[in-house]
Amino acid sequence: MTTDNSLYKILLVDDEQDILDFLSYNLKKEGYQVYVALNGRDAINIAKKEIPHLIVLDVMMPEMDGIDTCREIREIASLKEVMVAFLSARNEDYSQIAGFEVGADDYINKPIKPRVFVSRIKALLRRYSPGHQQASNIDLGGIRIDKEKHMVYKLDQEIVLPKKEFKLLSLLASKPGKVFTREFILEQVWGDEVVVGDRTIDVHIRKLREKLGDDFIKTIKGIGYKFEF
Amino acid sequence: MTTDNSLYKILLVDDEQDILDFLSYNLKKEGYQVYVALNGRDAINIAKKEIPHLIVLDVMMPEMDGIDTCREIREIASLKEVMVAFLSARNEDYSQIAGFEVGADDYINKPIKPRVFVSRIKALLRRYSPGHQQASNIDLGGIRIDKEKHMVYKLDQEIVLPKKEFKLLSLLASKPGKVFTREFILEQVWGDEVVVGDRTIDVHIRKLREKLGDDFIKTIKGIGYKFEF
DNA sequence: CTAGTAGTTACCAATTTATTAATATTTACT
DNA sequence: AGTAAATATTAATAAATTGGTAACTACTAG
Repeated sequence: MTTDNSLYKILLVDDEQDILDFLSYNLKKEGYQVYVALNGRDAINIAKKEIPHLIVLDVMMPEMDGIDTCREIREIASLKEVMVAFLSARNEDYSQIAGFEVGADDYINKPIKPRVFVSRIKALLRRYSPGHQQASNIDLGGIRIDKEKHMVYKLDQEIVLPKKEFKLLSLLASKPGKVFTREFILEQVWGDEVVVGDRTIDVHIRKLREKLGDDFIKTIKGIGYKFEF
Repeated sequence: MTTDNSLYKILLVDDEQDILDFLSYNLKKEGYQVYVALNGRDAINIAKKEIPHLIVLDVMMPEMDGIDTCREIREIASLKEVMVAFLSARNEDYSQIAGFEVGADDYINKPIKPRVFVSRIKALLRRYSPGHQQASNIDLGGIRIDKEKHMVYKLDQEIVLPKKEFKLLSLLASKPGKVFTREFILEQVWGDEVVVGDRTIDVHIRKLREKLGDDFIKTIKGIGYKFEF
């Protein structure tokens, strides 16, 4: 085994104890840390406490269904980044659409075959594992960005950047010279969900310029920003 | 429906059948011709045969990932002009670093919302329609226009142009020799909504001539202007 | 010549971005 | 869990740039 599955926490949510036992058994066999909940309410409480890497939600549950549960999960800040996969009976087209609408990362159909289920879970969690992605660092005129270490170096001097600033710089530096529109920046760095004002970008740009020097990020008025060296 | 979506072929590539089904369903509902592939190898074969207008590639795929697939696609002559959009999971920050380098046209984040996804696809394909706007650069006698970098070069000398001037120059240079009527210029550069006086064009032309030299833009009295070298 | 069209200049208005400080939110730590 | 520190966002204002117009001049075709 190349990756240590015990690093990952998975929360299973289904109103049928049998299903929970079955899925839980298969995942534990692979070494994952498994939590279970019989309803949405419990699920949310456990999730808030454990911050699992992945939550597997049955769509069809009494009282609070999977969709509602997911919606609520997405509103909890600490769970924004958690992956959610839905379980549903085959071909419930509608629920599928509603599921993605609410921010689902995957959709698994019942009946579940253990082999398929486990490999799907693996695929989802692979997105977390840092080793999988080749450490694509950027190295340009005096500035080096090490994505894996989440570090920026300017002439051997280490610069620590907060999350958003790092993300913004990474984006701009991903194609030096290319002008990124404000719209595109918002979408890529902040995401569709969050709506932030236009000045927010400016302030972050300013902070970057403060730390890197004024010459790296250029403003193209009316269009956006670009990284240059 | 104003445009006939059935004119467009879209190839979807993802290793997860459910995602394919889901995306496919939503695009077909809009009338597009949809092809799907479960891996990069198949994708390339289908692409070679069908020459789709747009290829949507999941970044994270076993064996051959989206980046590699795109790189290979870009090396096939008949697929050089095809648009490529990447799909990436929430947490894979900036595989973009590699994505733009291999020539991505867009970058769509998972989780996917159908509404957003479809409108994004539409926006991408819209770029195709008007004469298939040659991606970015125009290169002519001593003047080079790089749309992506929003830059103009005259004999290696960089010239920075404001938005409107850049737009105007781009238009004129898009077909050297062709005379653009004032009416047409207004429509393209300023849009239907805004009404501006007649002198406005002149002033902008003047500013361009000031920066580029007087020899590039010629006046055709009573008609309009043309770019020549 | 002369009427219509384009060029020029200077100036003002509108738009866009920068900056700073205040506020909110998240994170880290005890 | 509670709190301090760090980070993110907004708001308000300043600064800079850009866009547009007016008024005038210069051309050019008939």
